[in-house]
Amino acid sequence: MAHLDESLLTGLPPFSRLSRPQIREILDRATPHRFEEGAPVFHEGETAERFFLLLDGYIRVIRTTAGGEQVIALHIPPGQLFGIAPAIGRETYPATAQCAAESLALAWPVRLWAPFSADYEGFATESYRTLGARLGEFQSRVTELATQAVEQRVAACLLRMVNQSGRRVEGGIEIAFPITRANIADMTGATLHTVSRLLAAWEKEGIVASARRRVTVTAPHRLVELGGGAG
Amino acid sequence: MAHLDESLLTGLPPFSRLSRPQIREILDRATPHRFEEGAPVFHEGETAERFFLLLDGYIRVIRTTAGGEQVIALHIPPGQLFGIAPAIGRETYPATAQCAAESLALAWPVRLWAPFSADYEGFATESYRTLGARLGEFQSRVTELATQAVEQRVAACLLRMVNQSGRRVEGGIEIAFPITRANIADMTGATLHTVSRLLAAWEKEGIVASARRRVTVTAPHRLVELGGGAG
DNA sequence: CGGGGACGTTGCGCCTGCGCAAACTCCGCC
DNA sequence: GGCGGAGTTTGCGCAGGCGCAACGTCCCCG
Repeated sequence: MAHLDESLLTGLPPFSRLSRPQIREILDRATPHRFEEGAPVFHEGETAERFFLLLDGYIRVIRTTAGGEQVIALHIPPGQLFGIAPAIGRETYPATAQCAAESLALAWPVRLWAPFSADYEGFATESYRTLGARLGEFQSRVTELATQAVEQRVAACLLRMVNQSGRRVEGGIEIAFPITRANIADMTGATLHTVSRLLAAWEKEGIVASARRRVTVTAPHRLVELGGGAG
Repeated sequence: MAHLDESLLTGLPPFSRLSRPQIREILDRATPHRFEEGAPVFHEGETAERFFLLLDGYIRVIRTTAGGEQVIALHIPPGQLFGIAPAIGRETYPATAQCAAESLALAWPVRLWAPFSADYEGFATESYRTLGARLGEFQSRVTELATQAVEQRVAACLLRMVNQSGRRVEGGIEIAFPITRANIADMTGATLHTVSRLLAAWEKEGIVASARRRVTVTAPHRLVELGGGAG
């Protein structure tokens, strides 16, 4: 197995207060995994055997309804823990995780969660902070879905992704992972047709620029005006 | 100040593994509060100075949008902690808490959160389990709001409240706190008009029975059939 | 016991955005 | 270089449910 370099974890919030030897210990117990775009990491309802840290790439967290429709719950950017069922006293994963782009993650068996929390200063605190942020995001999305029109929801959705996973490029900020109209529809509870029309209209107005599976926001403030109260 | 009886906390999940003297310690540091129906406990954005345990009554957790509309995020039944911003590393409350019925709560200063977690076995675990349950509920609601029609959402909403806060009465299960059509509308992202029409129709079919601010579900299975995949 | 306010009901018209269908474009692979 | 599939665009028609408004009813409080 490859020897993992300590610099991988240094500076990441859950590990930022740890000493080098502590990070070494943690890395020595980790199993690295590489996933292709579209590959599932785990499925909703499965027994949670591992928790993960995303080193590179993007994870899409998905829930599937009884009717077969799917909803994208959130996207996880590099540096965050995911699949942290043990943190909330669950024994199964509450949703499906799938790679939005080719990804690299470290995995640990769930039984290490308790010792990690106990032994490593800041690990638990930061994990719960992440959890809190996700809770807040869901709350915002519930609010949006309940009160706002489709156009505003799509605007808010783009803003959220740009804020969380934006990459500066010339002419604007690009969402750093491949994303289709259908994906945006799954996030906002709209149809891909409506999303397509909205993006086309915004492109005409110079607010966004989009290519196949790529979206760049060129005038974020315009989206904010449209009612997208950032996430 | 009234002397609080230890039986108040015995058996509640966060305290179930504690000894009598430990419960005594915890109670001695608590401040009891009584709230009228409709009274606010804290407001969104306020600095979180206390966390609470609801002994009796019901709390409505509300978010208000920029446009002045409000959305009911969740209802908290007796026995649960709330206002637990410190648990997720927040310094302000993420939403407003208001009493859905006359309520009785204990409060502790947030600085006690860390020592409680460290000193009292099971306190942290159970709190995070509660948090996990709420996260899961939000996730379900996002899914519902994104994929289901108004009728199904209202059905799911009623089922959820009946499951979490139902009280057996003759002829069915009653939601244990006062609830108006407008409240249900705020939870489901519908208008009170639509909710009123739906309830009237269901009442004709014998699925629910409703009076002023009271809703009783008489045929839960019919609601499930309507597409309310319980929460 | 009477008044006022909160809560609930109902009707009607309109608009947003979904459903469906068909065609187009681009990318990757053979 | 050609083929196939994924992703995207566009048009058209329809309907669910919102917006508005007015009325009805019950409860609480003085």
